[in-house]
Amino acid sequence: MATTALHTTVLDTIGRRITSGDVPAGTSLTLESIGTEFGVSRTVAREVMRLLEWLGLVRSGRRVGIVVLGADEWNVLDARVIRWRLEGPGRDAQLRTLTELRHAVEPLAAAGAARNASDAARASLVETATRMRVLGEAGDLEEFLRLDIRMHELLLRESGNEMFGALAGVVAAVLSGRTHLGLMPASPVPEALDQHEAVARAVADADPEAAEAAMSSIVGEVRRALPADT
Amino acid sequence: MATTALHTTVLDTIGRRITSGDVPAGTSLTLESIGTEFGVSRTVAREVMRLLEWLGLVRSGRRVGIVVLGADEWNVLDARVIRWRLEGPGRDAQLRTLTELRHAVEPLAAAGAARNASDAARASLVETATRMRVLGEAGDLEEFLRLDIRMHELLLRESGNEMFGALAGVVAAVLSGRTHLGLMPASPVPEALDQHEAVARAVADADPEAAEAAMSSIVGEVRRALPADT
DNA sequence: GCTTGCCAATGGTGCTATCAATGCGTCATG
DNA sequence: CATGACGCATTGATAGCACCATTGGCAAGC
Repeated sequence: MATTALHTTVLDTIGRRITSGDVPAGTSLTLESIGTEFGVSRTVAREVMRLLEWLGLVRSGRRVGIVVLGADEWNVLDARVIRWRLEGPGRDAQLRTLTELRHAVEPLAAAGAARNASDAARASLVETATRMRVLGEAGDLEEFLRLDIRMHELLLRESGNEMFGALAGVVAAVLSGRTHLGLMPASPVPEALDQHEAVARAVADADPEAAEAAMSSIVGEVRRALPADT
Repeated sequence: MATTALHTTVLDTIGRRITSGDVPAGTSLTLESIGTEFGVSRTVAREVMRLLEWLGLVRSGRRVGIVVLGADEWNVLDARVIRWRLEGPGRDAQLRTLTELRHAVEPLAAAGAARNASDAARASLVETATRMRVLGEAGDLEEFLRLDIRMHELLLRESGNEMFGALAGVVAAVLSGRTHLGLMPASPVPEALDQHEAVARAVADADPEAAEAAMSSIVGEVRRALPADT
């Protein structure tokens, strides 16, 4: 975002290569090769490597070059890494682990929102849920997704816990990945719409238990709908 | 870690300044000023700024310089940011939100570990729990902390979900912060020791429900022991 | 007085050149 | 065959340059 287009291009390309397994762990690169391949100076290549190093994808050392690290060293909670991995192979496993994370976090966040959300947020949640029903029944998946993301993000950010709020990007990536990878039914199941409305109502009524239960049921359903978790 | 000492020094100093509120949002810096203050070249200052930008602490723009961002833009889940904030004012609020996150994640992770942990890990958990009792009753807080971290880290990493594993650093930072900030009793309460043993046993017995319940009770107790959450 | 548009100062962006530091491979030597 | 010293490749760090987007002020016109 804030970083320039130049950096992001190189970063995304190399990041995708590594996370996809295209460039396996142990491979070693040099600043020179990156520079020539992308037509950038060593300065830019170096800064990109710094970022990748920070993301745990590579380690750089003198004389050794830049060596690619294994998946267990990656900063898997990073939104960029998640996006890359959702685009590559292994996206099913990725969706499973992320959904499990949602299962842990979102119910508590919903309960928090029921306690702490601003009046404006509560109203916005109710409105979003009703519009979701309309669009869902109309089968407008793209717009539905936008609202879905908005709703979950609102709940996380208004939960009163910034740590939950910080996961909004992750949840957005998952939701977006789910529809864009064709894992959504042509039109959302009625139960999901009911539950979203239930969450919104519970938050509006300042009823933490009901909000937690409804959200838990939403994520639980998503989890069951995923490919079998071997 | 992997980044050099030079970078880390500058990064830590500026990071602490910003997260502590010492340098308020809206302040603008220049590469020049940072370079001269720390006696580093503009290149290094630039790379540090790239990192800080990525962490959401600053945004850099042409002509504008580098402007400090507000707390709502920070990457609060980042281990570095967490460490900085635990050292500064507002550590109580920080501990509260982090504990709530633990409350969401750790019980599920324990259940996962009961399903997926390797035999070696199960054995190691049981051994760690028993040694924790010994050291806890002896009042060796420092060594107790080491084992405590080890146990929680094992559970998270063996949960079968790398997302939980990625939070091990966060949990370690919290545990470490809790004892080093003097929020621990001189010797751990017996209930905590019991519950840790209960988790270890449940994982060893491959009993997810028991593991989840015991872990939930551990974190729940920690939560109650915190300063009132206004 | 207020708006519109232009201009110059500012400070990050990206490049090149250069030297220092440092590990890895190699080769000579015992 | 083992061991140690040397050379070389490659990152780390600095300096200085050209470039240009942004901003704030200034001036002209309505």
